[in-house]
Amino acid sequence: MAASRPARKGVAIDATSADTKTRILDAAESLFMEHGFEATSLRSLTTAAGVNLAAVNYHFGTKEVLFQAVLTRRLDPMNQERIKLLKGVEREAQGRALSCEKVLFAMLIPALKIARDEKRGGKNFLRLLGRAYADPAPFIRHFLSGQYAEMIGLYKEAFLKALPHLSRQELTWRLHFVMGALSYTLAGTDAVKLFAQMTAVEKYDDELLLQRLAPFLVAGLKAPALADSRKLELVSGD
Amino acid sequence: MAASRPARKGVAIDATSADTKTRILDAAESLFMEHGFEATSLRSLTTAAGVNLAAVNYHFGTKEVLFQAVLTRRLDPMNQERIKLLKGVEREAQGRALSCEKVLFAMLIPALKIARDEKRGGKNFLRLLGRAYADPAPFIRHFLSGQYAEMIGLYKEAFLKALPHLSRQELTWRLHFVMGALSYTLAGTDAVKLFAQMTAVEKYDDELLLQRLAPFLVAGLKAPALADSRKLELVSGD
DNA sequence: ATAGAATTCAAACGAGCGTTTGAATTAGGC
DNA sequence: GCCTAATTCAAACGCTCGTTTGAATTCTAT
Repeated sequence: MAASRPARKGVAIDATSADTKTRILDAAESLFMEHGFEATSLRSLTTAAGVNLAAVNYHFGTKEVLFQAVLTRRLDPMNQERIKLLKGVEREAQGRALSCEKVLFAMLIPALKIARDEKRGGKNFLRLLGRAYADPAPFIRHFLSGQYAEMIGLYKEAFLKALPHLSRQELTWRLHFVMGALSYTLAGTDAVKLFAQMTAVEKYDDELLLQRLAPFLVAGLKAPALADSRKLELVSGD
Repeated sequence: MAASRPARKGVAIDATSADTKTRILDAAESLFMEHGFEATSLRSLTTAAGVNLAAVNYHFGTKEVLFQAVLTRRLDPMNQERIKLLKGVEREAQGRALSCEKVLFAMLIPALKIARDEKRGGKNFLRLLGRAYADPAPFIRHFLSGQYAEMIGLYKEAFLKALPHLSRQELTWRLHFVMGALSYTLAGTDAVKLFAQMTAVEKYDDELLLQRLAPFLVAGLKAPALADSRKLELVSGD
């Protein structure tokens, strides 16, 4: 069991090791995104980062902790900004009902800002995040739940007020769909060509992407609730 | 290099080995779903299936081929049924414009039927499929592209006619969002509690799930197209 | 300058992986 | 009943994995 984050005597913070740690985090962000968690070996990772193999265990303890650190570095500020933005919009409305668009945009804007800012991970990080959403590993799922709990709670309340025709249960499902479309879309790389010719026609552009996604999601959220008595007849015969 | 699918003399087809192959496929479907491709070892898989370790390589050649076989077994019939259903709806319309709902339901119904039918993989398979959509492994992405090419092409044309206000490009994006919400939702297990209290309130029910998803997707698909000249102002300042 | 802590490094550890092998076993056509 | 091909099996191969170790090195406070 190595000391997982040894602190210097009394110095600022990690003058020399900061470089090593950052190099590891950067390489990890890129490789985890490209190959996933299991398929990325610490040997290829440390080679790409230009550090010694043992550096990961020295600075982070285990590979799993490293993965969480990669996510935390970007995700925590992003979710904090989402919360701040939502509170700003709510203050601005002064009790009046918020529009669904306003709430949704408060959620999307921090993601968009990250996509634009290479220094904060850029598209790479968002794609990694999209992958993480769908990863079956329990430690990833637990971690994400924790990271999102506060933000999701606040947004659920806000959407509930903006979409009074939806029950709490209906809204929960719709937010699930929203996160699905968002994460799947963010996870897409140029290699994803299930729907061909797209990448040929227009360059992959995360800003344009979110601008196309937003109207789709707003319309979906605003759709009338499914009345329990009049269920959709999906299957005629069996 | 083992013979990857040796045929008996002239006998029906794989009288004895069919059992072994099926047991492997069933165990693989369940384990790949639960842990993902990389994290599932052939040793745990063959133990769960009650067959010898070497049986996978004997019957399938490699682990990757086994994974593809797991998907093909269910996916190929499902997509064939989707195509059949779409053609039926189109014949029924006799040239009249199809509604967006009709096209979407033709796409969802075969998935719903599988979810209901444990003998065809049931919910397990759909969740595995949802995971596979988000897997970064190139051999999985290539395989899925191939499996979906024909079906996606036909549905894109159908949606294009049902949604004349959308350009081909816009539609491509929206189908992307649809697949995202669908696969993410299908991949969800009870362990997924990003949005808590859901599983507590209502039992996980794939039929109800698709009935909630459909209105959301229909509304999203029907949403007005984004006019290029009047882009959404997502970010005010930077 | 020096003591002591923090960090880097090369090397190794034990475990688990996918796959291969060759003998033992089973089943079907004659 | 025998021959042959298909299948099962236990064992091993070679490799890569995440992690640990202990010595060498670098840095910093005194």
